[in-house]
Amino acid sequence: MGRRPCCAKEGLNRGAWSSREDKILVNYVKLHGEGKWRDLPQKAGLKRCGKSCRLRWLNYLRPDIKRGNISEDEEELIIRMHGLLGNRWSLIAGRLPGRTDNEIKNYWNTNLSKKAQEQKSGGGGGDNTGKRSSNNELEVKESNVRSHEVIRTKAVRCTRVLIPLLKTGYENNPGGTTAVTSLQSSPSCSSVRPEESHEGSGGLRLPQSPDFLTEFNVDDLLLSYAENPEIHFQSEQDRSDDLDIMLEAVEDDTVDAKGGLESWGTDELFNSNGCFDFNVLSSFLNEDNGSDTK
DNA sequence: AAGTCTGACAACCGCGAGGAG
DNA sequence: TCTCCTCGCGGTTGTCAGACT
Repeated sequence: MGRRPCCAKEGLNRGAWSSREDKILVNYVKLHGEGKWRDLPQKAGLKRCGKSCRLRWLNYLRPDIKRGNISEDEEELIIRMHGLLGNRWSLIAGRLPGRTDNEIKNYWNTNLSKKAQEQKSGGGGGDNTGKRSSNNELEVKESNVRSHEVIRTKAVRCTRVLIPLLKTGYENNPGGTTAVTSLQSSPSCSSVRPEESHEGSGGLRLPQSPDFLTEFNVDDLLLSYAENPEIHFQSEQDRSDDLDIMLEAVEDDTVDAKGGLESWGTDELFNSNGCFDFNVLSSFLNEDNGSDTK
């Protein structure tokens, strides 16, 4: 059976949106909320495909959209994330508040990919009329990024892994809470319910309930790590090795194939200081890799 | 001044994942 | 369990403005 077209193409407006259409869409979404995009055009009185409405809203009309110049910090983060994740624009965008995947994708394609290409070919020379920082500045930044390029043409989804928090994990920690340093800047990590969390100077802390089933997202873990590359590792080599292992595991979907980290308890995942131990996790992935890869 | 080229970004398209029935 | 539908994603194309010849 063929795919049903997302909408009848006849009689629909295409191309650039008029301000009147924008206003209608904004008003409708304000009134009824997002979702039900297929029905939206008809109900709102727009001669547009639902998909087009969704895209227009998400990429342009949302109130929290940040438009205009991408800062150097943002650029640096994009480069680093792209090095880790490849063309997974939505994930990268998730780390840049107010930025859309489309915007980042465009920015990469028009500005950064070229620079990265030059970097790769060892050139870097020539007179690149980048509108922002100079080439040299970018070179310095990119030299801090892993040289291991992971560019995928198609995104590989990372599944969530469930890590049951065993009672012993709490008992081992007299403070009653367990620091998870490497997750501290992971806004989308669902391991802590806001009402149960205890934010302290040591970073994000897990809830007190021993029965709480926490959910780690491998992507979040990676991204948090990418944002805090200095944590937990004695040397740059350690850091680089472990990250390679982690990335390989995610790429191979071995985390998923093995049923994730479901069998793990906090006593194994956290070190003696109660900190989340990335080394332990990566060694798990390493074992997994050895037995399960292609 | 007119034509062409190029860069930037908005919009479109097809596909796959996941959920509902 | 299966089918169908919706949504979200990433790749690609279209359009426009500014630079260049």
